[in-house]
Parts: sequence; structure tokens; C-alpha cells
Amino acid sequence: MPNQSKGGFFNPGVTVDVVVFTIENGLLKILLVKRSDDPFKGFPALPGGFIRRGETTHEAAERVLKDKAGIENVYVEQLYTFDEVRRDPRGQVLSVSYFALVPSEDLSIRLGRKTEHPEMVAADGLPALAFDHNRIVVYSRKRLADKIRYSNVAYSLLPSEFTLTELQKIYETVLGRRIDKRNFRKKYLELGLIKSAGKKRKGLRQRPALLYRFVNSRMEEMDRFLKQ
Amino acid sequence: MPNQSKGGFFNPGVTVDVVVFTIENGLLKILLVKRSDDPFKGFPALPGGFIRRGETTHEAAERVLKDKAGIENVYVEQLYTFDEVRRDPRGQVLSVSYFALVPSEDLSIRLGRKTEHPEMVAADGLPALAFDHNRIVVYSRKRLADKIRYSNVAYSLLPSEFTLTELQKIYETVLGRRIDKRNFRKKYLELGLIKSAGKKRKGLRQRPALLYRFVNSRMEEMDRFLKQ
DNA sequence: CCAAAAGTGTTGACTGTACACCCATGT
DNA sequence: ACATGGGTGTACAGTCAACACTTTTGG
Repeated sequence: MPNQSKGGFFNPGVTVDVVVFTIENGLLKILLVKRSDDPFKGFPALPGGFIRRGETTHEAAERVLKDKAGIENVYVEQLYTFDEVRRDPRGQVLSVSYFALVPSEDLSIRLGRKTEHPEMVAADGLPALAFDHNRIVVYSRKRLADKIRYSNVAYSLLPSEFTLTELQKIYETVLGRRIDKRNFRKKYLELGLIKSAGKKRKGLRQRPALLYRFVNSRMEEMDRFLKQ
Repeated sequence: MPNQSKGGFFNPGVTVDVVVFTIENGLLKILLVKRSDDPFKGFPALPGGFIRRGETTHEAAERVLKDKAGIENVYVEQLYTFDEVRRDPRGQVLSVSYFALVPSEDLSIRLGRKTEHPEMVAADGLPALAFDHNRIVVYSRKRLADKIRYSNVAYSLLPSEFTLTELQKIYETVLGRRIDKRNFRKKYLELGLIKSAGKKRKGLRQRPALLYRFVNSRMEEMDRFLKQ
């Protein structure tokens, strides 16, 4: 239970909550766990927890991801601090929220038998979540859509080698609309963010697609990006 | 002194710090106070303080502005939560930072005789500030520059009636570069955000300028804005 | 009449967008 | 042979960016 006061100072509880996005079969999905304790016992919720002494909120977010869903080495970024006074029935508890991006390929092996039953759920049509987590999800989706338009965060949602069609589907899913294939390819290749991997994706009953890699796997912002 | 633990939970201290921007004589300025207590006693710092029970961080930010500098009814937006473990020598203390925008006209009367000597200081060439406040300032300037390009936050830096040249100077100061007068006017008027106030600014020894007002004084975002 | 800032349009370059067909493979 | 997605270019429209002179006032 959060400790609510001592002396003249008031220290609220501080939790982190993480919105983990992935894209699977053209669907944007979010990681949910089932709460094993009160409050909201049995409700679906974002993975989260109280921070520990000597730990930053970023570190806490990474710890929560690893402990609750076995997820490591993924893109994690601070989102917003939610602090409605009554957002937690136990008392005044801030949530420093984060969002994370994971390529769907890596996820299936990671989501093992965890106590809180982590699973990826379609971001459209989520059920009622614990606390103010639905609101956190809404906010994070907006941030992701904003960010993908002027940065290369798409790389965090893809395996190291991917086809241009796969890249385009990431954009279409996050932005929620179709993009013209020729225009997308022309613009993305001009940006110089990706280079050919010199291989092709074979084995499908169709013409093999060239594979590409991102030149940089760190986050980059740029002035002009995908306006389309 | 922040209370650092009780039982199995750890509750860090939680402060708010506010970066108040104004533009005066074509200079971007930031509100600083002088710390009257340790740590960093005597150092310039952003106005801030611990949050109180039953108060959101947004409310705390507004309270701090009012108490420390007499500033009320201004645009306030959450920026980021800074949480380096050693950012405060007293122990682990988070700073939920905010930024605020104030028209310079309103400020001179507000900054009265306060104990912490609030004053507006040019944002370029700030001295060493207490805690990690220099870093918070850097981050907030980036946010302001990003935001002014795709929203109408400029209205928060101007009095209710203003000339197009005054508006343009806000943009030039925040973005740190000159803008072409004809292109700026054409584009801004096409956006439909402002309308003529039907008056002129007289009394200067030059041709009187038409005064304008913002149509909406709430924050608006738009897809296309000032690319120039 | 002079100084100072206000106000005003056009043109060429660039970027965005719409659009349709042939190609390489697996079955 | 056919079904499937891969891959490619052009033309029109819209936006951006560069640029100089006349107007109105106060002193």
C-alpha cells in the first residue's frame, strides 16, 4: 500500500504502466495482463508496477516488461504522467506511462507461461481496463501515429530484414489508412533510411520481394517525412 | 525532506518544476527564482515545489506559478517527468515538469516583491541552474519550437490584440530564424485562425498596423502549418 | 521631407497525389 | 495456366520560397 505522508511532505505512490505495441497480420495489438490482486483483481490492465528505490521510471518500465512478459531490448519511450487524484482506489498514485514497440516475430516466443497471462490484444475494441488504462492507451496511440510520421520508429516494429510491402503495412496500420504503393516506395527510398539487404524473400507463391534493412536502428527525427 | 520508504513500498518525492516562457523585445525569456533554501541555496532555479495531498501535478504547477510569481490563467502543459536517481541530493525525487506561456504585457505587473526574486531571464546564455533544471529548459525549448509549428500556441504569448508583425516576431524568436513577411502573412491569414479587430495601432511614428485577434483561444493542432 | 514599419503579387521550383500495367514465382 | 503479390513512371495540382516597391504615419 502506498505510503501517503510523513512530516510536512506528501509522497504519492509512483507506478509505471507500459503500452506495448506490435503489429500482427495487419492489426495493431497491445499487451495486456490480467490483474492477480486487488484493486481491479481479474481485470485486464497494462503491465505496470510500483517503482523501486534507486531505479528510474525507465528502468522500472523495462523491468516490468521483462518480468511480466519476458520482453527485453525493445524501444521504450516515456509517454506522459497520469495523476488524477482518484485514479487508484488505494490512494494517490501517479502513473508515469511508457510506450514500447516490439516486432511481432519476437513476441510469440517471449510470452510464456507468466502468472498474469500476458497476451496481445487488438487495439481496436479493447475491453474496459483497470484504472485509467483505457485513457493511457488512447494517448499512446496518438503519440505513435504522430511519431511514425516524422521519425523512423517503424524499425522497432519490424524484424531486421523486411520487404517494402511489410514496411508499408506498418504505416497503414498505425495511421489507419491506405497509402499508395508507388508513392510510398519512391519517398521512403529517397529518405535514405533503408538499404537493400541483397536478398529476396522466397518460398511464397508469388514474385519474391527484395529485403531491406534500416541503415540506422536508433531513433531519428526528420523535418520532412511521410505526409501522405 | 522526502519520505523515502515504508513497508515494502518505496515512494519517491514528487515535485513539479515549471518553465515559464515569454517573449519580450524579440527575446525568448524564462522565469527563474533564487533558491532560498538548501539544496542549491542561492542558485537560480525554475519555480517548483513538492506536490500536496489531493492535488494533481497540473494543479501544483499552477499553484507554484501563482505563489512564486503571481502568475495565473496562463497556458500550462505537461512536459516530461525527469527522474534521474541522483538529480536531487536529498534523495530520490521525481520532477514532473511543465511549461507555461505568458504574454509579456501581463508579466511586468505580476512579478511583484516575492521572497524568491522571480525574474525573466533571456533563454540564451542561462547560468548554471539548480538540480537538472538546465536540461529541463533545453527540453522545453525544443517542445515549444515543435509545437508552434503545428499549433496556434502563439496566441498564449500575445495580448488579445496584436499586429501581424508582432505575431511574426513570436515565430521568428521561437524558431530562431527569419521568416519572409509576405509569405508569412499570406499563409497565416489563409489558416483562418485570426480575424481583423477593425482597429489600428496608432501613436508610433510609422504607418499604423491593423490589429488582429485569434478566433479561438483554445489550443488547436493542424496538419499543415508553418513549414517555412 | 524624412525615417520607420506596414502592406501587397508574381514566378519558378519542388513536393504531393492520382493512376495501371507487366513481372516472377509456387501450385 | 493461373493466382498472388512485387515492382515500376508520368502528369497535374498544390505548396513553397524568393523577391522589391509603395503607403501611411509621427516627428
